[in-house]
Amino acid sequence: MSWRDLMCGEPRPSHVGQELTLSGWTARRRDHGGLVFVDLRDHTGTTQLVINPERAPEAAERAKEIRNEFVLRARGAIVARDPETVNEAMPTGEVELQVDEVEIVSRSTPLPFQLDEEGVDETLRLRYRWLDLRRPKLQRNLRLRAQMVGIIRREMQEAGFLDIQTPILFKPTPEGARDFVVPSRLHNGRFFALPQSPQILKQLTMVAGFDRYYQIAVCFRDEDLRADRVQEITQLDLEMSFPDREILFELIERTFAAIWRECLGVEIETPFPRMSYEEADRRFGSDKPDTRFGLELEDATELTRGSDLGVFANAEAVRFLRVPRAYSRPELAALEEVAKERGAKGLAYLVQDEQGEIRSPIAKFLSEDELDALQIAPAESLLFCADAWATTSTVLGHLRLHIARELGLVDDEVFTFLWVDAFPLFEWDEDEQRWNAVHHPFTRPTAEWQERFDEEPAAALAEAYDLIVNGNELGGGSFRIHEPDLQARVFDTLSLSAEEQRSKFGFLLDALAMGAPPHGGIALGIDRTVMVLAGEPNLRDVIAFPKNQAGLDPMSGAPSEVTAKQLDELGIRLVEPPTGA
RNA sequence: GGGGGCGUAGUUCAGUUGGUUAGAACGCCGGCCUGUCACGCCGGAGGUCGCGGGUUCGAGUCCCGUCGCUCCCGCCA
Repeated sequence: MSWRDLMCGEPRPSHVGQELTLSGWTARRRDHGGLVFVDLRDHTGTTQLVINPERAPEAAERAKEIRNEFVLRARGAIVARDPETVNEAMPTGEVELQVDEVEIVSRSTPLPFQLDEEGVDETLRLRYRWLDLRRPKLQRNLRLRAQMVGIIRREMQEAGFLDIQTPILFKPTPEGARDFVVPSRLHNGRFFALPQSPQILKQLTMVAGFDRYYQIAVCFRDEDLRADRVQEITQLDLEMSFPDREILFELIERTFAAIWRECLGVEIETPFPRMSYEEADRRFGSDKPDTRFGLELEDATELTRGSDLGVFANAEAVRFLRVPRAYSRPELAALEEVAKERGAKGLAYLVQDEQGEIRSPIAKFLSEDELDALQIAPAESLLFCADAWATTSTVLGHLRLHIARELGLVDDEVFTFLWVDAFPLFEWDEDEQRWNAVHHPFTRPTAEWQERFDEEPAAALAEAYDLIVNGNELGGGSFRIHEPDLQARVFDTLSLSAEEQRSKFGFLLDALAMGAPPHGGIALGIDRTVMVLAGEPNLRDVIAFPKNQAGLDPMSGAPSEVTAKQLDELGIRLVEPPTGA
């Protein structure tokens, strides 16, 4: 008999009478002593097998041995169920396979956890990932991911983008994230790094005349992990020569519209709205605002400039959230905790209850005019943060998200995409006492800043943009510097010495000096996008074989020790014996 | 590097004020059962209460330390 004539999710009344074979995993066995029922599962679904000892005595004998997750091959006839035994909860519930022969193809030891069990410890799940991945949710997530990558490749190809693979072993870049470092046997004492991004290489494909490049690229960053952050990420990396923002944005919008349409059956509106960094920060206290709801930040800095309340009068910024709810004192205390986690010194409030009564520790410091200007309504709370502007953004931006979730203002069925642009070019690094690139050092200043960005680094704007959906940053990009002298000036501003520029980026400067076309592009996180697409809060649940939060693989035990011989060949001596092995 | 939470059977959890032999469900093993679909019924096995120390007549429970996992802050050009 063949392995399978139908998938387990496929049998329907139209198949009744057909003799065929199904293969799959045992989701459940119900042994009635005589009759035995087996739910046979593959990724398409489940079909009930009925094994009747009168019809198939040999199969019935064998069926006693069947346990969960045994792999079976069953042959028989698809039959209609009696009306009273139809299972309406199953797509295949009107029929079943009346078994003539059953073969136990593979057995399973007792399972470390049941597949239908919720809340199983993640380490255990990762250790037995091959089992965990059989769960319908993870099957769906990874299939969604593959479907999405397929759509991306199709759209890229149709738009004339060329898939070019760039090396995994490349040059360490001490700026930015920590590198994963790879020793070299042929060149002891020298090291490769795994790429944090193919950024420079893709720019070189532009200099090489490839015009439109893309790659589904794996990128590595040796930083601490989070629920939404892993050390090896996959991104759609693309670049175009003679770039045009409208063409680029339109391509990305078309691609994402296709993904949402084909994967979720959801029509998303294009073009996506655009917003400057300044506006996003001012209205939402974030450079990746969730625009599914309002609850925007308001500014009372000028209003309270002459206030009797010192912290208000003297703060660089006084901003507040207007929440349509008269918060109680314990609720306000809880919100203050949230604010303090993000660096607020406290959370001042002004609450007006349903009767119009004002409750506030600061009201007595405010004049009638000041109170009137705030226009507080009944059953409303104003939550204030008075601090440096950046702190008020962080605090109120996070408080806004917290409150929106609490009050149920967030609609999970809605997807609001957004371009944020006009980012600052540089940011001041307090620790290092120098300027850092906000995006990366190859980002070009906007046209109006090209002449004088180095005179006023704090104010200079970048030709950069991020793609946001529902408050998640899917990725970002920029138009790059293609002029060697402009690139050198940016490096100068970043306090890179001439020698460092040469040793680290000499090859890039050389390339830019040999006929580099204007170019720009974008990098978008594949893992992040699947997360949003699948409504999945944990990045590890959209990755087939992820590491845990400590960056270890509970399944294989990686990273692991290497032999003394390997170390010897690499010219490496350990300072201390390995820990935790 | 820092903070929060968790750690009891294979799994998910309960475990009172510190008090007899640490329980339940699922899973596992054995038996019964011909229309179940989370099948049902009867019986059974299974525990270094993460680890170490302390307090106590007595510790799963209280204290100290430590390890692991997880969430967050830092970090992530």
